Amino acid sequence: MAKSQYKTKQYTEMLAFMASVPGQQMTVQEIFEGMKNRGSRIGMTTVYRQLERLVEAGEVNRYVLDSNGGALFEYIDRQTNCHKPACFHCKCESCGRLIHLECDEIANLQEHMLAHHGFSLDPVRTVFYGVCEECRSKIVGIPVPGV
Amino acid sequence: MAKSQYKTKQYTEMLAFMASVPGQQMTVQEIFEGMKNRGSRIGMTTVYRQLERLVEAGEVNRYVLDSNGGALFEYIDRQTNCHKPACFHCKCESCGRLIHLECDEIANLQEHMLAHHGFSLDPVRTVFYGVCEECRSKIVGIPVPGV
DNA sequence: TTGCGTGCAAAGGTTTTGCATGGCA
DNA sequence: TGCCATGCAAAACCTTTGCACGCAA
Repeated sequence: MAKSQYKTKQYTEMLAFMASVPGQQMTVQEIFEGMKNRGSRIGMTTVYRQLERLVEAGEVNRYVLDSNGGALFEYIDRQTNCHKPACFHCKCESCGRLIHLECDEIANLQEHMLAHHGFSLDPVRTVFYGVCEECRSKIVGIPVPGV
Repeated sequence: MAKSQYKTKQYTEMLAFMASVPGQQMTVQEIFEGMKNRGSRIGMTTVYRQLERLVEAGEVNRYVLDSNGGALFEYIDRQTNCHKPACFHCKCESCGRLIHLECDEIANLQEHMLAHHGFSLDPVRTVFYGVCEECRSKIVGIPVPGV
């Protein structure tokens, strides 16, 4: 699993940058600029290539929410609160926010899927689509004719 | 919400084409070529624009699985077996297949999310990531050294 | 006739690839 | 020294937009 990889300055700085904002989803562009602002010189291509490795190594999650706008990447802190199986990622289709929820309920679903359908669900990579509480209250408040 | 829309030849043929392969996920490219093979003359741009309308009208589902490769579109047969809330869409991260599962278990999750987190889950749009039974047996069966 | 739909071409954006150079071990 | 990593530029993609023409109502 651990393929030989050099610990280059770019790799170190990038991992440090990602780890400094755990639980925050960023586009490649944002990572690129964020590192620049911290004084790290890195090329866009390298950001892509390092992200690929970090995702494969399980240190970073990749979310694809829209085909345009690009993917989102998020550092996973294995030791603290994220990456736990009890972590939901919910995307509100109304306001577009990506929300973290923590709840053990998903374990039930996970067990059920495995036992009854043989499907090993990975909650960390799954994004649940729907409408968040805030938006729902807005929508409910106004009786929409159609939809 | 029902905006005036002309019933053009392209609209009619496209809806007919999509409806002829219910439950099948296709890229824009595949729809474009599929229609061409059936003798429908349609432009790529029109495919995009009609898809946009069909998705908004709830006749077609849109899935974004990877940022490259493009989105997938699928006709929803409201009267028969699909689009039911009990329909799971599972993406196997090993073989890449998109699998349909039907199960009422998701209703439990839906209720829980709404009651405890105020999040109105839309199972039809949600894609569950994980590993399918077939791939799991391969992985478990053979102790892979690397990878 | 009115106004939306169509389709070509061009632009916009993200992601990948080729290749010479640079850096880690 | 050997080999991988880097980064620039260019290519490859998917998707959207502008605009003149065509077609439905």
